[in-house]
Amino acid sequence: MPDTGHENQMGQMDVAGDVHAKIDEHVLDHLPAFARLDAETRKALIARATVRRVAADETYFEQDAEANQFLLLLEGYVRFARITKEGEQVVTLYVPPGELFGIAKALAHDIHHVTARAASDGLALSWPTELWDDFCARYPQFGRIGQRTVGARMDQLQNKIVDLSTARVEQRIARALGRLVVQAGKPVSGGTEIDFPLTRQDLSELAGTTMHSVSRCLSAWERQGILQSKRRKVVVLHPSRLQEIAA
Amino acid sequence: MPDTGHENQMGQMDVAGDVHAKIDEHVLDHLPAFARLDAETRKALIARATVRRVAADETYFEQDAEANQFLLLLEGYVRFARITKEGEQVVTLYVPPGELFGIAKALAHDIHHVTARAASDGLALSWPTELWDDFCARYPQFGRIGQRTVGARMDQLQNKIVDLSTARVEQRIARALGRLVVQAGKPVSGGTEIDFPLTRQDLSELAGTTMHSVSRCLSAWERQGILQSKRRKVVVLHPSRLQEIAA
DNA sequence: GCTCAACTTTGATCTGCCGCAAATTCTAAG
DNA sequence: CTTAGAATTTGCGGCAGATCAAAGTTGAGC
Repeated sequence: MPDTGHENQMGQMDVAGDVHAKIDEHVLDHLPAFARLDAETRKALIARATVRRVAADETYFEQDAEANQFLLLLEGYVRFARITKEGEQVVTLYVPPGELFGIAKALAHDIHHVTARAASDGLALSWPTELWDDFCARYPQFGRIGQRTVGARMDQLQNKIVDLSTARVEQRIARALGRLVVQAGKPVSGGTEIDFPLTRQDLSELAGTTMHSVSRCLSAWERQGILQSKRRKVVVLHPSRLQEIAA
Repeated sequence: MPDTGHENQMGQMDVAGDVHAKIDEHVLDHLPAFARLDAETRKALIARATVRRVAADETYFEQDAEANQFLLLLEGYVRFARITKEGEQVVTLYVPPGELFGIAKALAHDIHHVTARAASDGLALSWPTELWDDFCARYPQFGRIGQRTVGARMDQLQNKIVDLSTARVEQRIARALGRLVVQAGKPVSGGTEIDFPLTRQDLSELAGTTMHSVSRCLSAWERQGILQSKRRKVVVLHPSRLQEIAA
C-alpha cells in the first residue's frame, strides 16, 4: 500500500476541487494494466497527475458534466450509474482499483455520460483531459490500455443486457454477486468478502431488481450456508454454489 | 446509389469469402461520418477495400470468430446479437448504413464478441484487420471516427440497460420502435416505414420480451391509429404518440 | 446507555407478462 | 390455383416478482 503522505489524516475531503500532493512514484508498478509500460513512462505519467480523494457516496464526476479530467482508480470502488427522468438510479457497472475511468476522450465525448460515485472511500490519480491525446501519442502502450478498458467495459455492458433479457431475478443477483467476488473480493477466514459496504439496495440496483427481492435471496442463501451477511457486509462462503444458481 | 457492377445479379452470395470488385470512389462522399476526411484519404481507404454482399439473415461475422476484418456498412442493416448458453438470442444493437462495425482492434479484442447478422440484404466495404492501426496512424481523422462509433455504441448499450431495468414491456417496445424510426426510418405517404423486414420476433428480441407481447402491442396501436403493420412491415403514422407511450 | 436514523426482514396482496395452445392469415413456390 | 410453411393473432391460466405495509435490527453519535 503506497504512502502518499496524507492518507490517514481525514475522512472527508475534496469532491469538486483537486489536491496536489506528493505521489509515490511506484504506485503504478504493481497494476497489471500498467505492467507493460517501462519505468520511464510510468514516471512521466505520475509526474503530471493529481491526487483525488473521494469519500464514500460522493462523486468523482457527474453525468452530463464537462469531461475535464480522466482518472485512474488506486483504492476503493466506483460505480457508474445513470439517472432516469423519474429520478431512479441504474447502476451500469463497477470499476475496481487499477482501472482507468472517466476516459471520455477515448469515446470522442465532451461530457461524461454517467455519474461515477464512490462505493467506498476512494483514492485516484487524475489528469486534465487535454493530456489524453498527448499521452496516447507519446506512449502508444498507454493508448492500448485505454482501448482495453473500453473493450472490457463494452463486453460487460453486453453481458448485463443478456442477463437482464434472459435471466430470472435470483440468477441475476447470483451473477452480480459472483462478479463482485471476482472484482472486489477480499479473502477472509472461510470465504471471500466484498471489499466495500454493500447494501441490499446497492445490490438490487446492480442486478436490476428491488431491495426486497435481494433481501429474500440473501436470507435464503444464508440459511443454506452459501454466504453470511450482516448489514452492508457480504461474505461468500461457497462461490461455486453461487455459480450453480447463476448458471 | 453507387453501381458496383454486380449489384442486381444475384440474391445469394458470399458469406465466408470476400469478393473483389470495382468500387465507386465516391461512395464515402455522402456519409456524414466520413465528411471530415479529405478526398485524398477517402480514395486511399477505398483503394484497399473489398466489397462484401451478405443476404438477409446471413452473418458478416460470428461471435468468438477471429477478428480478421473490420467493415463499413453501405446498404442494409446489421444486428448485433449474443447467443446464451441456452441458445437464446439477445440483440444488443442495430447498425444503420454508414457506420463502421466489427472494429475489434479499437477495443483491443482479437475475436468478435457478437454475431453480426444482416437484417436485410446488405452491402459493406471490408478491410483486413491489419490495416486498422495503419489507417489510424496515417489518417488521424479515421481513428476519430472509430472512437465516435465506439462512444455512441457504449451510450446505446447503457440506454438499453436503463430501459430493461426500469421500463415496462409496452414502453420498451415503443422505445425500440422509436429508435428504429430514427435509425432506419424511410418516409412514405403519411408516415415513416422501417426500412427493412421486421418480424414481431425481431422486435421482441430488440425489446427484450416475447413475440406475443409485441403482437399484442402492435395490434393495440394499430387500432388506435398510431401505426400500420403488415407481416414483416411496420409503418409508424404518429411517432409523437409513440413517444408519449415510451415516456 | 440511549436515541434515532438507516438498514433489513418478512408477510400479504396484486399484477404484468410469459408460456402454452390453437386458430388464422399471409406469401412464396410449385 | 393449390398447398405448405412461416408469420401473426388471440385467449387464458399461472406465477415470478413488484408493491404495499409493518416490524425488527443495527450501529453511529450523543
